[in-house]
Amino acid sequence: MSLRPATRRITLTDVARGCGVSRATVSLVLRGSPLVHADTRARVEAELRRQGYVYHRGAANLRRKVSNSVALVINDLSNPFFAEFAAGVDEALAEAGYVTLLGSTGESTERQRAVLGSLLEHDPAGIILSPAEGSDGAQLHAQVGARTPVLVFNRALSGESGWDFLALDNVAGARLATEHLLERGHRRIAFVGGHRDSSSCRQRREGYRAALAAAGIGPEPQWLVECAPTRLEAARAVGALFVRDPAPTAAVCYNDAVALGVMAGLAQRGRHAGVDFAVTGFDDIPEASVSAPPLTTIAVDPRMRGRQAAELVLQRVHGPDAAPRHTVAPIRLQVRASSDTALPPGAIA
Amino acid sequence: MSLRPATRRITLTDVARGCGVSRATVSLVLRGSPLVHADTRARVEAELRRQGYVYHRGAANLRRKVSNSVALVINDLSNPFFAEFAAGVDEALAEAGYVTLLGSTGESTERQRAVLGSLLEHDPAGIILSPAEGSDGAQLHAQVGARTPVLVFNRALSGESGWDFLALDNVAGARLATEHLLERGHRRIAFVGGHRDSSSCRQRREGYRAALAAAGIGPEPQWLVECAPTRLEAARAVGALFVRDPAPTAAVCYNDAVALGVMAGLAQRGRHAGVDFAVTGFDDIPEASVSAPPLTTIAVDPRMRGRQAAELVLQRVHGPDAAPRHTVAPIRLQVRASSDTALPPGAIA
DNA sequence: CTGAAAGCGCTTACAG
DNA sequence: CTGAAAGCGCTTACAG
Repeated sequence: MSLRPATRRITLTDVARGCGVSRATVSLVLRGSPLVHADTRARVEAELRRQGYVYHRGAANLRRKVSNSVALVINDLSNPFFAEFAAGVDEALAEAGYVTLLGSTGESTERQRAVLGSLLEHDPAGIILSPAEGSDGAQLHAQVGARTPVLVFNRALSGESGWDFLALDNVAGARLATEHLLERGHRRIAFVGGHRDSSSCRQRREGYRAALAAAGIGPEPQWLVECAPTRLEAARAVGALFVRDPAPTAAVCYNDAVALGVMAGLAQRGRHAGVDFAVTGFDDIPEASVSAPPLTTIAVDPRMRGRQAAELVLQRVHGPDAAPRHTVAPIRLQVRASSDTALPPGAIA
Repeated sequence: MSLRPATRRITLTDVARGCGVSRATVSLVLRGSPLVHADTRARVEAELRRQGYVYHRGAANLRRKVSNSVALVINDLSNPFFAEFAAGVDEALAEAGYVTLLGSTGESTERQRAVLGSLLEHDPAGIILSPAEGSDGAQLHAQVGARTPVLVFNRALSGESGWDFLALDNVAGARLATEHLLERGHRRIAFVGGHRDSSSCRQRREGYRAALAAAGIGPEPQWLVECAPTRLEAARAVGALFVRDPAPTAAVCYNDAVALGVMAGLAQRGRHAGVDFAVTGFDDIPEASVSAPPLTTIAVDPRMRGRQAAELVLQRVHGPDAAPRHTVAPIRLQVRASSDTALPPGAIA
């Protein structure tokens, strides 16, 4: 807690006294009321500047029983995807006159609980929650209560929370990526990365399977490779693709980190994405456009998702109560060199 | 502003009434005072839980004239370096019982002004400011005033602000990188990237010159290549290194983005970093460890810098007034393959 | 058009 | 050990 009373804060009372009006009048000037005479207004405004008055929004909010903050709880700020998302949220909230209370949880449900508790004490008008892995919807709902609207982003909560949800279209994204590889002539396509029990992994696998099924292909068990969604784990997992002949000629990856790891793992085996193996990612992180080779991926535009999340939660803040809404954000395929293949047609089929 | 009064907020008064004590007693229980009888405490705590009471820290802070928030103003949250920094700040602030008010400026001094104004109204105990390019120290100081301690991070403000400053050790970093190349046998070493008038570029060039000077080398003018600190511009600038014979055999780059661009530019000319040319970067962005080849660079550990920034600003918040402090964060050389060279000794000397 | 008064949710001397 | 009262900085009916 701040001590440092050093120099006393300038308040409405100081300003009122300084130009011989009541606090009420100064307050009306601050809030731009048309009730105040132009001359009075000018005098007050001069005095506000002269004394260097700073509005105390906390006090005003307390009196008015409103809040102009929104809590943003992020599972992994060091992931560029969520950092961009946070930037978009903050941008849109600022435009709407709200301030962002940040909390990062580092994927720990314990820290999430602590962070939420602390942020709730600051009376946020709403909460944007990108949940830590393994978050329990019922527990979170009990903690937050019914007074504060929550928008869940990206990851479905286990159990029921009754909150709005902004999801990426995981199914459509993985389907697009798989269809793209099928169009390039690939028939043996792996799906690499993610944890089977995470909702986003399940959905992406579902899109992958759907695209294969539409092409009359049933995936071989060894085409489904599970691993943590990190570069390092993915690079290690590449070996699993080549244990049996015929091996896959392409891989749909859970996300860009996995795809980059897969490309590195391929290189260690003398293979090259975009040349003798095709790879796609998911997210379109900044790095995807400049990797070697550049990565074909599913672009989700995290900054726009952030803006969208801000708008959705503010609608709830201002709007009427209604049934929870499930919004699916658009995605698009970004084609780059990693899915090029220079194999002779025979080699692929 | 939030409307949505829906369900009334539970206050101290409700809890006090609910268990037949005064508000003062409930307040004492909340703050863990030893004055309250154990039985009373138990009764009050049960009632707090029963009613689902949520502490209103804003009201408490108003009354106590303290603040438990710190404003974090970031120039570019979509840069992983700053995102990591923000994560570190938030982590350390949360541990210290503070909440982070986030503002991102997107490198716009106008937005920075607006963002700061809005955050100041929330009475932050301190401010951590990673300034937008071209920020004017005097203007910022006038806006913030003397009541709120500010820690400036990463980029010196033009003019004088009288604020604490946490800087990366640019001079030492560039010196380390240059010495590393000298040890590898290189004598003709370029410095690529950055704008001459930016303070960080000046400092990095200074470290580069110092290392060369200590080895008895005066850099040729054409070894100093200026360009925007982006991958694309750096790739374009590579040609300038080879206009005259003998050309440099190595380059110290302004940052990792430049270094990655230089490596791409070299590849376009049939040269290869780590094989027939040595390259170093600065920052150790996540990509540096997985580029082809992996990049030798100066690691600055942005998350630790964030923690450090949080500690510095909290010291100011709690501590006595004192002269502004200039802290230089440690850096370290991270050696990877991009600075390997397989040239025969003759080719280098 | 302006001012006196009450009150937002909390804390903290001060009595008892 | 507990309660009544004042006050943090603001806003908003309500009189005038």
